Amino acid sequence: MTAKATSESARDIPEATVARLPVYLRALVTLSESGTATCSSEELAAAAGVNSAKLRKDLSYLGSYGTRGVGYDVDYLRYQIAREIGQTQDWPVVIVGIGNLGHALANYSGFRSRGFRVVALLDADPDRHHEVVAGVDVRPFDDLEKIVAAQGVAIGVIATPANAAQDVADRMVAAGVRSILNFAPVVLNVPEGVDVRKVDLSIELQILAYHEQRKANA
Amino acid sequence: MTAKATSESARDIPEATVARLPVYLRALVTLSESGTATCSSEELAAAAGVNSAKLRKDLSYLGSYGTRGVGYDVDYLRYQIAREIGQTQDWPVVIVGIGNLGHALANYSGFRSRGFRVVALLDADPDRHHEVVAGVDVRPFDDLEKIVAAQGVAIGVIATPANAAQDVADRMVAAGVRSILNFAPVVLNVPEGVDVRKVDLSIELQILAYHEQRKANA
DNA sequence: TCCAGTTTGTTCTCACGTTCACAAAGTGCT
DNA sequence: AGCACTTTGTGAACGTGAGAACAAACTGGA
Ligand SMILES: NC(=O)c1ccc[n+]([C@@H]2O[C@H](COP(=O)([O-])OP(=O)(O)OC[C@H]3O[C@@H](n4cnc5c(N)ncnc54)[C@H](O)[C@@H]3O)[C@@H](O)[C@H]2O)c1
Ligand SMILES: NC(=O)c1ccc[n+]([C@@H]2O[C@H](COP(=O)([O-])OP(=O)(O)OC[C@H]3O[C@@H](n4cnc5c(N)ncnc54)[C@H](O)[C@@H]3O)[C@@H](O)[C@H]2O)c1
Repeated sequence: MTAKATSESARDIPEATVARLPVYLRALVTLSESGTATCSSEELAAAAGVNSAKLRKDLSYLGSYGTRGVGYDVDYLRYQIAREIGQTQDWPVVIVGIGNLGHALANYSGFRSRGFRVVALLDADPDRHHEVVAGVDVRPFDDLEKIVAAQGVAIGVIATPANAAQDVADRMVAAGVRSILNFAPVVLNVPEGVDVRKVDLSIELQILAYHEQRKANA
Repeated sequence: MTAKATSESARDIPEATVARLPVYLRALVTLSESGTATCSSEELAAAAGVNSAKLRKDLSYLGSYGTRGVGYDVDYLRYQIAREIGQTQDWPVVIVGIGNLGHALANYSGFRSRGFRVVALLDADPDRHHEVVAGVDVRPFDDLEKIVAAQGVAIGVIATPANAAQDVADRMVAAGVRSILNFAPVVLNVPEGVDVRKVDLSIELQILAYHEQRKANA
């Protein structure tokens, strides 16, 4: 009975596990590229920087894709994880705010290789329009609704200054964007059903500094 | 008995709380700048995007800085949090890998305003040397040890390609860096006592995509 | 077929983090 | 002073996640 897991996967995977699946996937890609056909949970866990028991438990949420006494087939597991996290499909993405950070993001090839396609770069500053970054030209922010509708964009990235971020988020949500990655250092308010993840580089440094101070005072 | 909390704070604050303190601090800065002298846990929690009970419990790890029936003095609490997370001192930082992302980071003013000072920009590519970014000139990577020793650098940022990141980390650790913020999509191995935090933008998008896929299949 | 060896999938326990709910401690009006 | 009201700080209940440990399931050789 193998034809079960196809669209039946109604199990909900713990958040902590979801956050690690991309790490496992990356480790599997590396193993696959280096010609490894099979690996044990121990090996994969080492490559991913986690405990092997945790790895096995995480994978068990997806199904039973290993073979006892043998390990995991690298390419098979890689495909299963990719499918589970939606990397078998193509996700159109818009980036708003093409300043320092927006440029770096637009130029980043790692998004493309993981199933994300930057379909538009938007900025409110007319001076930036018609500049071409990584083959995509920068367009007025007001084109947002049109582009989201035309391309079926579900994911938006905000790289504007903090004071513009909430407005941009509101416009994105109104246009139909349902997931937002926010780089601006503000707390965004969005309606139920819209996911926001924030990346805050200052906070990361501040956490390091806290521990650093601890070490110094010890 | 107020003269207790000064250097006696041997309580260890939960990781989850440490990660939220910078958010509270930012909310307090905003409140302070808008002229608010006092705020309740409810108001501050709303500004920080968390539950008020969680906020109060978090703050209680620092000490008892509120007044029942009144709330918190904005500037006083702001100072206490700043002190606790080490933002009253200046942290010299080196950034290695001055490509797309490294440029953005070097230009980011938010680090400076939170107590971090970029003292060096290092890159292995000679073509980048002597370029000046945000007033700091790009130097050869081999200057690392000299700079770390001279400036007492404890925090390093890695923005090199993935295949160089482990080498850079090893050199940093050998030079005396004890905290690393890593943007390269690899798992770094470092000795005991060295802190690593990773920021992985692809993973953030992949997590959003997972949930997006879930919404679509519901 | 049987057995020794290997590795998965899962159960159980413990630690950590979140939220509720409320006593304790303040304010200000009468 | 007394009382009604506000808001903090925390104990206790609950939920989620991590890791140890082991039975179940497979391999390969005798
Ligand atoms: N640069 C970094 O490394 C870095 C690090 C951490 C956080 N951030 C945060 O990321 C955000 C962007 O940083 P940056 O350094 O790229 O800033 P930036 O000023 O270089 O770029 C911001 C861009 O957003 C555009 N913009 C402003 N208002 C807009 C609006 N309403 N709609 C559309 N576009 C708008 C501006 O025209 C500009 O091009 C900021 O919130 C910053 O705090 C940046
Ligand atoms: N650009 C982005 O938005 C983005 C997003 C997510 C992750 N990342 C990651 O951040 C890292 C940097 O990305 P980027 O786009 O800036 O790449 P990039 O190629 O533009 O820049 C990398 C820089 O590192 C330098 N370098 C290479 N090897 C080095 C070494 N051994 N020592 C010192 N310097 C060295 C190169 O000369 C180059 O200047 C990559 O690992 C990338 O995967 C980037």
